Amino acid sequence: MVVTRFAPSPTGYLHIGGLRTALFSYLWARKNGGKFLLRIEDTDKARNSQEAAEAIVKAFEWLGLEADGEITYQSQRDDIYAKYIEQLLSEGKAYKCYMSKEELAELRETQMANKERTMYDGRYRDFTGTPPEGVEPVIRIKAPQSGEILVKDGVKGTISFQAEDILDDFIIARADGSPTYNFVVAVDDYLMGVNEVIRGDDHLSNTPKQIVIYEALGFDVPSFYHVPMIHNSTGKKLSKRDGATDVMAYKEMGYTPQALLNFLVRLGWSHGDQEIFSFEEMIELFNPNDINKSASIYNTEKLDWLSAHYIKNMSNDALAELLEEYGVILTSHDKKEILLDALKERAKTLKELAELVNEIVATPSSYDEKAMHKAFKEDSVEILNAFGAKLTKATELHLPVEYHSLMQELVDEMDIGFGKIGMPLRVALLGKMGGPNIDVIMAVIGRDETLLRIANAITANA
RNA sequence: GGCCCCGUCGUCUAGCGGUCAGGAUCCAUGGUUUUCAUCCAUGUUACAGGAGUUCGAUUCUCCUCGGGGUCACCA
Repeated sequence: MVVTRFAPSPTGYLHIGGLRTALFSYLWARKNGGKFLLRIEDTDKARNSQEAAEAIVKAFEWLGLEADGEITYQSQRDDIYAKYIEQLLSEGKAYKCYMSKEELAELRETQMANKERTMYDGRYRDFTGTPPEGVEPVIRIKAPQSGEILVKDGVKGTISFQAEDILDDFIIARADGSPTYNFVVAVDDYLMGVNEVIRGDDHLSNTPKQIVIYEALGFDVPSFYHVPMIHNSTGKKLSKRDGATDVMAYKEMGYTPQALLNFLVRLGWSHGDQEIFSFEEMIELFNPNDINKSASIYNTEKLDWLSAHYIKNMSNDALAELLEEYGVILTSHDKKEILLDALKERAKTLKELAELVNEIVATPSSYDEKAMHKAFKEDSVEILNAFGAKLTKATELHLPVEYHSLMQELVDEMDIGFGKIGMPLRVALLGKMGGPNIDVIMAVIGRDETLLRIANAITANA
């Protein structure tokens, strides 16, 4: 069984990068009928917050990514870690180091002065004497001092590290007894049954250390997939300005989970030339072996296109329901179908769609000067009045076609071009140029409102 | 700086020794449209550089350059 996990540290909200690795992990587990686990890495009491952990769970809910089983909180597992530390100690695979922080800093400085690699010198590795007074020891693991450590990675291939290049006897438990990151990751992944680790490639250089721990503990080493980073437009790490915003901000901006997920799944992963993936297709087709090796740049052009695509292809009922989040209540509007059919092709986001709806539903309070100037010619008022008269007399006025034929009648009778009535009428109705077909607008707002807007525009023009 | 990873259109990517280097997005132009948008069509733009290996390299190897990651009693 494939067991994957997402293991954020709750120091902030969930951002796009984290979400993507979570999505990959989720997809891979689901595809294999396995499990997708969530673990909150909250061992750093100073920097973590409960709110952040809750925010992450909330974001998952919005996106429809559901984790299996209970959420694991590392902060509640101290005794478990202590047990394994103890085990390594008694097996002689780890030892207490009484070097003080000051001594460590000093060592580091001399190494730097000599242009040597900064590393612990192993002075307590085989220490048997009397420990110095007043120093709470840290626990260090006996790491291999030579040899090759192989990381078999499903996206990068096999990577070889030389122990002497990268390893020293690193700390697995601090002076206060709390375990460090690399240690708890290995222990938890093993205990949770995680056998396929999908994570950012910023963890690649941690992996040899974790392998050392797995092996010391006698645990099976999981498979690794290190997915490349997402960079901003300058090729640097994502910052709040570019992509590292809270995932929930995308909801506010009017993106649907579907669009966001489709966007992210194609960032670093591909399945031939396919661009559009339903959630089901993602699950069916995703394979971490197809993840790209190189970093990608965060750019929302595709997101916008995807978002527009999904909005265009969504049912009006579904749209009306989603629109409520953005303050537009259309669910029982009798012209909902006509309105949304006309509008959903011109919105990139739900938020935009909501604005578009409001623009039509609300009586214009002002008129774009340029549009007014361009649309209103000397005969416009006369034409508008004539149209108003037709409107008043008409018996059946419900559908756009009915309004349209009224306009057609008018231009035929007055022997004028369509633009003669279309332009000023459009400005009267919306206060500006652009927007959906005039007949659609009139059908949606109805005869009385149309008459009102025509009268308003004539007054404003005078 | 040490170690590690990466390098195909502006961007997301396909490619897995022989392709006019494909798709998408963006942009531009044209068409459809009473406007705008949609939609359709067309077009511009890429294998970082240099050595090898090979009959033949975008593809394999090495070097250079460039970018990134990581080197904590953070995660």
